[in-house]
Amino acid sequence: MAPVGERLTIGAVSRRTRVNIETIRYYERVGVLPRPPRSAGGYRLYSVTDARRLAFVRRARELGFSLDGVRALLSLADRRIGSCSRAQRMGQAHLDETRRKIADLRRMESVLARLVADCADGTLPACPLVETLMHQADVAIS
Amino acid sequence: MAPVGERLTIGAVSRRTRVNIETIRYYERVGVLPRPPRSAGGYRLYSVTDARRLAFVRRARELGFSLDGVRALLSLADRRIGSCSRAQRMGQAHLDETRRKIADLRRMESVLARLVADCADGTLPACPLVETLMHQADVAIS
DNA sequence: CATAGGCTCTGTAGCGGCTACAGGCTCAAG
DNA sequence: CTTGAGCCTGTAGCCGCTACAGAGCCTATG
Repeated sequence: MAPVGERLTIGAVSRRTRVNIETIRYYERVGVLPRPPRSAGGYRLYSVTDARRLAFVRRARELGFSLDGVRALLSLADRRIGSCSRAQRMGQAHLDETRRKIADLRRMESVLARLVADCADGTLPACPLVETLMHQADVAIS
Repeated sequence: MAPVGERLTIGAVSRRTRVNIETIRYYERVGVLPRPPRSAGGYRLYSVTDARRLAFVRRARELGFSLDGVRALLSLADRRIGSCSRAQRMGQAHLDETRRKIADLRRMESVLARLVADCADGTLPACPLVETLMHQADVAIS
């Protein structure tokens, strides 16, 4: 059985969560993680709960939430009551944003694919990619 | 007929290209655009060619090329000889990168969509979005 | 007990790609 | 000549890290 109140150094937390040590300290600086207690020599000492919180942050970041979004989600997770509909709204907004990004990238993709294919064709007098960028009207987003 | 050697202020170029004035000056600072000649009072005076170059930059940026990529494309466009296969390689690499980003975003999208839908369901005891972030194994990219 | 060397500490600066000032100068219209 | 729009430089900020430098801590070995 694990000892009660197990304390982890920042390196141990980093290995557990696969979050860079520098990033962990950065999260503390910008208020995403609380300041942990310190050893006599000044080392940060994390609890397993802290490590879980960091894993939460990592997963939210992997889903593309901004650090502001992560902060908001964390505070919802803390005062758990009534949090679900708010979390849902945040998730939906982020989902919409993600879909917009996908749509933008797809427009870029199709233009690029055409240009590259035209280049590969090799029968045109000038480079289609360069020519398009030189002379064509707006080509993608906005 | 337009006068030979027409000179445009930075504001005129900005309106033509829909590139922010500050951004134009930034591009000059980082070597994406050449330093234009100046009026007696120190105003930048651009040629129509300069404006076209800037439009080129804008379109390449809209396609997602980095400023380094833009610099490379510009130099290919300048010494036009033999540029096409190089431009094509750059375009292909960027296309690959764009497709990777799309794939990443799609993974995020599907996870998010599921979480949000579970929230909307409303029959689960705890908030599925929060619970997933709290406890689940890795969820998306990397 | 000393030392090596791995870990951690703080603070600062850099990345990309802008954007936003402040505080001053120029230029064209009336 | 005055007004006011436009332009100038230089600096600092945004996000989310990442990468140092130069110091101190902690433990395993000889």
